[in-house]
Amino acid sequence: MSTQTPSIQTPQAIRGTQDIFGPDAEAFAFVVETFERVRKLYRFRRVEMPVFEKTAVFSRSLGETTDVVSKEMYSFEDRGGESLTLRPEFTAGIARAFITDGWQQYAPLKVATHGPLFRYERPQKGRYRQFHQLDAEVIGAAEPQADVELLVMADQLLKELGIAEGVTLQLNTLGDGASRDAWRAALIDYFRAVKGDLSEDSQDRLERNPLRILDSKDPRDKPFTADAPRIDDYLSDEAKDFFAKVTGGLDAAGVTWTRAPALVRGLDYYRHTAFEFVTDRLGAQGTVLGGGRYDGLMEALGGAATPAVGWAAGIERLAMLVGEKGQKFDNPLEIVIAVEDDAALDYATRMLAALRRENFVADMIASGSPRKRYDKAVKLGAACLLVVGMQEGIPMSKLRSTPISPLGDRIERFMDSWGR
RNA sequence: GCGACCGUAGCUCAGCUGGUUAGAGCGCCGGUUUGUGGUACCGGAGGUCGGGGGUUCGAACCCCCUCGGUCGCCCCA
Repeated sequence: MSTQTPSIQTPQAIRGTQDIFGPDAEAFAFVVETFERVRKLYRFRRVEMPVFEKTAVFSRSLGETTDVVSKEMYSFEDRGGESLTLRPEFTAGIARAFITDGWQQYAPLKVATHGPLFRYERPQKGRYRQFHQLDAEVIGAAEPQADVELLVMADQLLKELGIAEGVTLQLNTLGDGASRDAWRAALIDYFRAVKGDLSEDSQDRLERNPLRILDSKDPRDKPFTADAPRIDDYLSDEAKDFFAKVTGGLDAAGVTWTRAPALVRGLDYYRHTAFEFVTDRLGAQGTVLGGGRYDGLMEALGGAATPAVGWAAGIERLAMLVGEKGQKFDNPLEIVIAVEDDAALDYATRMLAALRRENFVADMIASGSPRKRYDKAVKLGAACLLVVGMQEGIPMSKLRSTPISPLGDRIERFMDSWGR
């Protein structure tokens, strides 16, 4: 079988990339197809975005100090000396397009897309360097109804994928800019007082990203996180009202949710609503879909202030949950032709083409030892087996098994028109 | 970036305290049988034991480095 040239060594795949095949590939396709179907129900318009952008698109919108920008981006110079970056997320590029392509005229604009993203991270379960996401955004809508619509769509997507069980919607609000800043300051004061007793990670977070201390997994931090200042005490009346309308809308639409006061977003541009659909079935990578409102992003990119909400979902993680359900995606072989004599090959080829033109899922076995072709054909597990051979110098086909209708009827009709 | 475990045939794995030419099942290829819903038997191809270096009379096995995988931490979908 393998006659490799010893002097040439095959390059290996890049770490953290995947060659998706078989049931995994089918589950992946199922996730994308379901997303496409649901997105149309909600009238989200499909967009295709470039895989790379000028580096500034991401560094300005995500924040220079975030881990994603400072150490996880695939950035490089092109031949003109321009710094480019493979997209680590969708939102920044879509925001850029909204500004540079005049999409303001369509506001409020509902868009959806999906495709590969790149992050230089250590691969682990459900995390890759080239990974794939579904993405949905509503741009130019300040109303909480936009948040609600996005969440209801996400909820329906998970249900139609058949994986909603065991997945919970965790919901929080970060308040408006002023609320968020006040809360953040209070958290810093509170944790600074006990800094020495916090984990090393959290001591570090205190300066960089104090909100993150709240969902620290380190047991040393737990005693302090419980009594930490809560966002609710810092929300403006407007922010409270906004959040109440979001939760009210979810209740009206029949979407169950859980308040998660410690849920924060990693990226700087988030305001108000933050949410994650979380499962306990994927180990450490439990977030299956996440997002929130990012009213501050457009200005960070030099555009007019524009409210927006969005979410993204990891296709690999969704596909893993789908795969766990044991769903079968292979399209079953309806008819297989076993060619037991090479003299009848053209006859069989003509027949196979005719079958496929009649929309049969068909295949043919015509290689290897003629005597073993029948067994090979049987092993393919087709509903129907057709043996082709020579009889007195004339190619002949014999139907070896006829399945029950309606497939059997279709095959019978085909055989009659073929002339048996 | 940090930590733990793991890399033997296409796949799943065995290989004793380091000891001749590294094995099995499945799969693949061929032959015989059977002559019709996955038969049985026989034979065959296929392995730089992830890669490199070291220790040793001798390394798949011990040590170091490296590449990859898996699962955590960080971060994040």
